[in-house]
This record gives sequence, C-alpha cells and structure tokens, in this order.
Amino acid sequence: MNDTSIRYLEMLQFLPIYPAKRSLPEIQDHLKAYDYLVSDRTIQRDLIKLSSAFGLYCDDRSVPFGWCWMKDAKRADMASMDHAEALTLSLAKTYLSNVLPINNSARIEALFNRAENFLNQMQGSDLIKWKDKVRVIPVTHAYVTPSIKDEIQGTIYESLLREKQFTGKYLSREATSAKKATFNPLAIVSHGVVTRVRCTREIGGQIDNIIRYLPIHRFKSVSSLEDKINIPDDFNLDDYLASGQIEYLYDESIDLHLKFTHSAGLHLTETPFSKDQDIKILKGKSITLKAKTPYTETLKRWILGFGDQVKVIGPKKLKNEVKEIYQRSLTG
Amino acid sequence: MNDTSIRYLEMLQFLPIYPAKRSLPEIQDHLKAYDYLVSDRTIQRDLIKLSSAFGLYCDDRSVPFGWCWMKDAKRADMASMDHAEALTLSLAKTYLSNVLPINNSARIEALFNRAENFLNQMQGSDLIKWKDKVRVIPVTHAYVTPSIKDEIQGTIYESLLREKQFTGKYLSREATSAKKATFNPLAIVSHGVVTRVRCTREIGGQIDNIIRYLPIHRFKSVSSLEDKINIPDDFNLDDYLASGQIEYLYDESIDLHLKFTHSAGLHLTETPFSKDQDIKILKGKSITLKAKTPYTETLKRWILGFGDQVKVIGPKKLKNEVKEIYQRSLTG
DNA sequence: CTATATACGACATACAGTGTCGTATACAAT
DNA sequence: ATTGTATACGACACTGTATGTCGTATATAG
Repeated sequence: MNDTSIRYLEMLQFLPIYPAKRSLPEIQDHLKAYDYLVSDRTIQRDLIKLSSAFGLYCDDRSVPFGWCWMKDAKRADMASMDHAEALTLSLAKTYLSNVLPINNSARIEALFNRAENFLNQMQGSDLIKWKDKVRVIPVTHAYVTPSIKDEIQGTIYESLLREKQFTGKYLSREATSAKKATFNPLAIVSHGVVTRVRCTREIGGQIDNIIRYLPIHRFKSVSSLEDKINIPDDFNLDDYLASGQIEYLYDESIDLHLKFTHSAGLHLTETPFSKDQDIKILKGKSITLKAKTPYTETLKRWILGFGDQVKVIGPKKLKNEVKEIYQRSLTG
Repeated sequence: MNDTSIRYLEMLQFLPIYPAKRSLPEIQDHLKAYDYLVSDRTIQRDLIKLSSAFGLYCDDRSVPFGWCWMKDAKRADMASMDHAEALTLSLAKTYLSNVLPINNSARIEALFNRAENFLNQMQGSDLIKWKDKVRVIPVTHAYVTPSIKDEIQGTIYESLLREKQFTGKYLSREATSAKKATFNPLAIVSHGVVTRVRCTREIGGQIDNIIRYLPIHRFKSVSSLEDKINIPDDFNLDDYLASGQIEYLYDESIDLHLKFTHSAGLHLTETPFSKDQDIKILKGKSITLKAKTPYTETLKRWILGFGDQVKVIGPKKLKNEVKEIYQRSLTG
C-alpha cells in the first residue's frame, strides 16, 4: 500500500487557509501523531511538490517558514479549520436546517460534522462547553421540514440540469393515490422548506401544456429517462414568476414609503432595507424609510409583521391594502 | 510534472460517490487532460491499491467496470460533485447570504465556488444556462449585510471559545468616536445578519458588571489577549435570553390557537407548524391550529404577517394584544 | 460466431521517494 | 557584535515500487 499519498492528504488537511499558517516542525509533529515518521527533508520536498498542484503558499518572510492554502485554491475546502470558522459553520447549519432540505448533500453534512467535531475536541485545560456559548435566534418561523428522499431530490435535480425527462408517481393534495406520469422539468423554485419543480406533464404520451408547480416532497418515486425534455415555446422562469400565477410578486417596482416608531426603525441605520434606502429621523423621533423595491408577498409580511410600529405612507395602493386588512381583521 | 501521488489524488477527486461511477477509459481521459499520460494497466493497478486504503468500490457486474467512493468512506468529501449536490449548495449559498455573514469562512466559500464551477462547466452538447433554471424566493426580507472584517469576527470568536479576553475599539450607536476597552466575551447570539457578543467590559482595569450585548460590526478593531476572562457568577445564556432583557422571548410556553383562511392555512398540512400541532379543517373550510409553543418576537411577526388571513383565538392575552395593535394602527 | 473492448497476471526496468550529510542562512540570546 | 541553535536546501546514494509491455482470459456487440 502506498503510504505517501495518504500522508499527503493528512498534510493537506492539516494546513490552514491563508493568513493562518503552519511551520514545518508543527507539520512533522502532527504527522508523527499519525505514525508517519519521515524526515523533515521529505516533508519539505512534499510541500514544494504539493504547492504547485494544490495552490499552497509558503510565507518565507521569516524562519521558520509558514505553509498554508492560498485563499482561492480550488480544493481549499480540505484545509483545516480554525475556531472562528467552525463556529460560523455551526451557525450556518442551524440557519439552513430551518430553511432548506440539505439531507441530499453528504458533503455539506460532512463539513458541518467536521466543524462540530472540531469544537467538541477543542483541546484545553478543561473541556469548554461551546454549545452553552452560542445561540441562534431564528429570523423566521421554523416549520417542520417535509421529508424528501435523497434519490428523489437527486434524480429531479439531475434531470433538470441535463434537460432530460423523468417518470414518477406524484401524489397531489386532493388525490388519495399517487399517479404515474412523465415530467418535463423546467425549473426549481426553492421557498424555504418547500422546494418545487416547474414542469409539464405527459400521461400516455399526451402532453398537456399546463405548466405545473409541484412540491418535490409529494413525489413518491421517480426515475430518470434519457429523452430530451419538451420545452414549451418561449418559457422563461422570471416571466413566469412575475406573471402573478404565483402570488409572490405583486409588482415589479414600487416607491415604498414607511414611517417607523423610533425603536422599530432604528435597526435600519445598521442593517439597511436596501442599498438605495433613504431614511430620515424626524423630530418626534419617528423614522421614515423610502426605497424602490419590488412588491412581494415577503415584503407584505415583513411590513405587517411590525404591526402598529410601522405606518404605510406610500404608495397609496399599499396603504389602502394594509388599512383594509386591519379593518377586516377587526370586523371579520 | 510526473508524480504518482498527485496523480492518485487527481484520480480520487474525479471519482463520484456511489451510486454514480466512472469507467476506466473515462478516468484515463480525465487524467490525460491533466497531462498524466499513463497506461490503462497502471490506472487499473492504482484503483485496486487505492480502493482498500480509501474505501473505493468497484461495480464489476458488467464490463467496463465502474469505480466510485463508497458512501461512508472517510474521505468521501474529496469526491467529485454531482448535479444534485452542486445545486443544493448553490441554493444554500443564496439562503445563507441573506441571513449570516459567511465572508469569514474561506472553506464554505471554497465549497460554494466548487459547486458553481461545476455547474458552469457542465459538459453537454450545448451550454446549459443553469441559472435560468433555479430561483430562491426568500422567506424573510433580505437586509443589507453590515460589513464585518474577517479578522475582527475571527478574533472575537476565537477569544470566546478559548475563554480569553480581548481588547478593542467599540463605536456605540450614540458615540461619535470608538472607545477602547477590554472585553470578557461570554456568548455569541446570532440573529440574522446581526451577530452580537454578550460580554462585560473593563476600562482601565475597572470591571463594571453590566452584561452587554454588542453587535460585532460596531467593533472597529480588536486584538486578542492571553488573559482568562472574568465570568460573572452564575452567568447562564439561556436564563439571560429568557429574562426578557432581550425582547425576543415573551413567554416560555403558550397554548396557541389560531384560525386560518383555507388558502393561508393549507400549507400547515405539509409543512407543520410544529411536531405536536393539531389542525382541523372546519366546515366553512377555515383551518384551525392548536400548538404549544414559546411566545417569541418571531412568532408574533409570523402571526401578524398573515394579516386578516388569520385570527387569534387563544390565548386571550395574545388575542387582545393583536386586536390592540390593529386598533392603534387604524387610529394612530 | 466473429470482432473488439476490457480485465488482469507476469516480468524486467527505470526512476521516484527517501534518508543522510554538508553548507548556507536566519533568528535569538549573550 | 558574537555565538549558538534552528531552519532551509542542494547533492548524492540507495531502495523499492511504479510503470510499460506482452500475453491470455473474458465480456460485450454486431
């Protein structure tokens, strides 16, 4: 068996990403721990060899030299972790699990696991309970994720990208048993825990040219075909999303004008609504926001979520809409 | 360059994870592209050698044989990506960038880049514009991310985990110039694009035992110290978050009871509010939801976001609160 | 059944990987 | 400055293994 290659990998995984770095003696010690007893000269030669193939960088401004991955190295994801990065990944995991079915990616799970292992195995005089030091406050309600089988998601994604058809059994909301059909995948639209595939359907060779919008968790089974998809003439995803068939986009662009209470609006000074926002703090301490923005379902919820801490000043249409919502709520 | 070990690594990176596989001629072609001109016999021997050391699998049910990584192989994270995984990662990136400052993690960026490169370089008869086939509809308004310097975030995270102090210049919202002090980091609380550090402050060796809650983007500079942090007696993060000093948790547990319009509530049948939710579809098609849940700021916004499509039935306190919000909105 | 592609054992050879040694250089302490 | 120690690196020799070639067996396709 060839020890050398494995030793290389062990080395590559021990090196951090620039600007952090490791000296040759540190590397040698690390390898020793894995029973790779090689001379320093060998390691030196290895590093030079690997640096051209993998994009390693050697900081030779001072002795001992420091070795690391270049920031933009292709395979920099193999590099070792540091505290900050592991913590960032742990946070990322929490956010993503609220919002995206990531069960499909063995790799990203492996990455998250590596981060947690790193944090758990932190060396030190006493075991530091890092989990007691970190909290994520969700920015959105965390629904229970519908379960999606890896193979189903994988097949649909791959068919989409390869522009191939797939067959499958789909259980619609109304139906009691899943219906078999052939599908032409056109696009994937991810909206939180629900991922949908835009597609047309063929049953018994019959295409109906209805563009459907099917949550992939409702597919009970799928298998890929090698036939090219039939694309409806001039299908365009953005046009489709904007067409209002899906509720999410009401208006391409509106001149939003809101008035916040001081405490509710203050966050805009640090986390702007948008890059072109225009905020003013009025005498009474209220804060006004002006911005050009698309009018989406998400925006509407964002505004409504503030309750009486925000007042819509414009556009008039939106102002009336919100007013009517409140009136209906009170009378309904 | 003619190096066996690096050729091995190149090979390993070319192999996909089971059930996908690559044939020997495919592997040879790939290596040829990297100027590794070796005989097929050599590659065959390599694969056999590597398979025991790395957990490769050879599908020898039909000729030509297909090689791949076993699913649970230790180092499977160096395997090549497939379509589904690359797409998942691309979606994850979009979500995360709305919600978390990930600029700090060179590794996760490297992973995302790898995914996008994979998608861009998809071979095929014609170039497939994958970006036209994927959309993410944000589940929450995307604020502009405050800029945080890598070093500052890194130093604070590391200090927290190592339980060491750090010094830094902090610019408070009211002040015009940053103030230098020593900080005892106690915890990190991430809330969307804003990440805050719970800490106490020391100025001129004087500790005030006020537990502060500072957004890390307001630090202008920091540098780590080697002194152990001073922890206030019986500090506990959860107690602190629950104490109401931060607005986010109003009540440990309430019996939430809501009534949705049919269209607004239907999503709960597939993406449940919580694991213990109890939903009923009434005669008038309205949908009621009962669930035990903490009462948080996020929950309040979630409810308000539905506007007149939801009615609070209980608890009474919440019902009145929402009613008052609407009344104030209309009269204010 | 024939033709072609693939798999794999055997063998001889060249060369890559390695440790050792010696020298040049860098950094820290005196 | 001067000394001592750690590090970097070129040169060389040796061992082992990585490699191409060839021949044979087997599988797939036409």
